[in-house]
Amino acid sequence: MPELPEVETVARGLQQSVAGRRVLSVALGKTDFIDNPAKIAEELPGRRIESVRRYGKFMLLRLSPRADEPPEEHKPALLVHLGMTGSLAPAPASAPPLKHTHVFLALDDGRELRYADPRRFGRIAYLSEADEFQELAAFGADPLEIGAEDFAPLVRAHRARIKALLLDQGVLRGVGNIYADESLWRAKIHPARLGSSLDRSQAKHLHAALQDILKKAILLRGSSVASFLDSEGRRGQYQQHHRAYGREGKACSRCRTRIRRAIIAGRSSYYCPRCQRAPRGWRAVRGKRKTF
DNA sequence: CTCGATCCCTGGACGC
DNA sequence: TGCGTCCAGGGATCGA
Repeated sequence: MPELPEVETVARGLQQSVAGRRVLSVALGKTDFIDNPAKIAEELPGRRIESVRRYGKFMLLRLSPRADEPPEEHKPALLVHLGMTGSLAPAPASAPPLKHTHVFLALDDGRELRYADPRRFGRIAYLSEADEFQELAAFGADPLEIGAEDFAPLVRAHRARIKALLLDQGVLRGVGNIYADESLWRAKIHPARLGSSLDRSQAKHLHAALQDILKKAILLRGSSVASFLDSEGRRGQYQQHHRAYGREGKACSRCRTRIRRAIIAGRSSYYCPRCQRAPRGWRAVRGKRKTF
């Protein structure tokens, strides 16, 4: 499940492997996850992919102006969200595509940039500069860029559960379920705590934990749970460092208490019931399934 | 403002 | 071997 570190890994890989290439043609399969498929097919051919950058859990492929457009004014972008199961990677045009490949961008070097997504929870959109400005404005701070001095007041300003805040892309862009749980475990904060209930020191700890964990995960090319592979088809390694996520019933590596799972903010949340003290009055709605 | 519920979608795990 | 069911969860949406 691609979150910030996984998307960063893919974006860096594509920056190396496809930046500078020109798109020759577009072929589409199922398009129900594409904003305006006809526009993609019409606008992309002839444009060069100038760069590939991450924005939250999105990738932005910066596109060159076409020959008939004024060079300075027109810098559109292809927005790509991998959803839960998306992958974006180049392949030789002759290679058999993965199942569920729905977008083929023929490149000027004989390869294709292909988007595959079995569940089609992803999203692809062609954005003019104005569209892009509007789209991106809806998102919160990048968790790696925000400083502790801004992070603490930000989370303390909301009454929502801290887990919900971390997952809210309008507050912070790029954090998903895995890294939210891992950060909360590291900072010893229960996921059901309200943001406004954290004191400055706890908020500061959470900020440090979040940044450390995201940076380490990027170094290890993300977490491969389910089927995440980067743009070179490699698995990430950070899943080997998970302390909470996916570890229901296993010993907390700090205190040996069994990690618990509960549904918080609508998501499976893993935490240590001893290290991460539940807020007063909170009663775990235990996740069903497997007693383990 | 914040919440939970529901939907989207397919593959994989699991129980029988 | 197969079949049904549950579950994964990012995001949109809707009603409470």
